[in-house]
Amino acid sequence: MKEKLLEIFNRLYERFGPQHWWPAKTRDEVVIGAILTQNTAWKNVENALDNLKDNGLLELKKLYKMDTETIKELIKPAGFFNQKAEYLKNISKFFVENRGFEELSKLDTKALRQKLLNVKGVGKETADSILLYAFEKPISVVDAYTKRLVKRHKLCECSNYDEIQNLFMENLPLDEELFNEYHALIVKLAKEFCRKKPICNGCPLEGI
DNA sequence: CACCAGGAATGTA
DNA sequence: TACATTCATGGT
Repeated sequence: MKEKLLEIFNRLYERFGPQHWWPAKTRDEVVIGAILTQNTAWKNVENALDNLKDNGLLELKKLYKMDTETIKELIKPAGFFNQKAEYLKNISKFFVENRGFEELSKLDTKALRQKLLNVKGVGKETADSILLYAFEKPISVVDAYTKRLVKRHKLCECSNYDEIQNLFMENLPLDEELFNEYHALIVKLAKEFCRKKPICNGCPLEGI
């Protein structure tokens, strides 16, 4: 299995090259984007992020102080704006009350993950995305594409989040850069190929 | 027109 | 524990 997961990674990396995720300048932007992209096309998230940036709100501290109604209007392009505005308030409050990234980085990954999960609006995938791309912790992010990949290539019988995450983390070196690229490459693969059919013309994973 | 996109919370059995 | 429903905009 170790060889299999590495072969998949190598093929994706050879085809697409490094993805340099997360597509954001600041860690605040990673966190905000992680909330906004929940079940939403990234293009729509970009529009919402631009709106926030134009109003100087692409910072957790600023969002913490801004009224929810204003946030709703600005993030509308990302959909689910009623709940996402509330979630952004929750996560920004969390970072302000915990003195930001520096202090939170002192916690071990497991404890930090649990604290993130306690924030209403942060589920497992969002928490792990923040841990990997904002805190640079070596952790596997499992999204719908990852589940589909595992199922199609029969990497294991499982379908729930924890089992698939363990599959990757127990069979790969715990390297932050590896998990960073692996998740980004799976998303890249999904966008380029295999959205509807298991086998697509030119798919880099043919034969695996 | 239907369907989906870098999910999570809530309710039901 | 395992599903079903709800949330909402914008592209295909």
